[in-house]
Amino acid sequence: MPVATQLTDVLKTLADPTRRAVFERIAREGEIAATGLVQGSKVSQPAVSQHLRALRDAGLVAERREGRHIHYRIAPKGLGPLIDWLGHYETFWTERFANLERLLKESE
Amino acid sequence: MPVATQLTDVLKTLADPTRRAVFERIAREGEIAATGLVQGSKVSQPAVSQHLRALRDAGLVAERREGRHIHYRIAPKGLGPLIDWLGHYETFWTERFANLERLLKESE
DNA sequence: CAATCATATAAGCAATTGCTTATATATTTT
DNA sequence: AAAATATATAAGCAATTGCTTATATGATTG
Repeated sequence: MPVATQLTDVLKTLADPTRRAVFERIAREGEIAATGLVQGSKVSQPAVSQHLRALRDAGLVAERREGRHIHYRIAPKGLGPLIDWLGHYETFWTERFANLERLLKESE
Repeated sequence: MPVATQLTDVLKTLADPTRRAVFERIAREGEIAATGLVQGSKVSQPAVSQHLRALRDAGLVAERREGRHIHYRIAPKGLGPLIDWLGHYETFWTERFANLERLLKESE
């Protein structure tokens, strides 16, 4: 998949506040099953399921099946295209701005 | 405006490939008038104008009028909400990942 | 196997988006 | 002031999005 397409997918996926809230909650919890995410959510179970699919398709979360539960966790590499892209604009910020692109590669 | 709303606006604005291409072109050129952006664009003048409005509303570009031309340039601070938000996930990458949030504030 | 629990998919719908063509508003030039 | 140039706005439209309810699939339990 082209890099620009991946970036578009990541941006589109995170742009929706409800979906981003799901992502943030997974990040806070470390690992959480879909059921847990539905509880305390403003939207229905299918809506959460659809958001999880979008997050997975964008490479932003990974899942681990345990019996009938599916536990979700953040997939840090999914943010890669975004970090890379922002890296192109780091000079707009400051010379002391870390080279995100390099750090990303080192952390693999 | 709430922080989450600003972030949503920035993400939504950058998520569209055509609009992001406009942003990237402005960044490459340093400063460029709307006319210049329309030339070599796949979309019409009104479409470019609408994208420029969206970018301005999101705080991602600034403009400078010179006669009947309006010159656009990147507004680095517009990326702030995105940098801040990503900063919350830096620990997912590496401890050596720079503290983007702090650097952002220092660069003001 | 039947009932239950967890998650996913289908279908439909209102709202939003990004584009187009047509037209309006500035600003400059002649 | 009239014509030309640069940009913005209006209106309309097809495509996409995010949600809902209803139903299907998967996995466990009794």
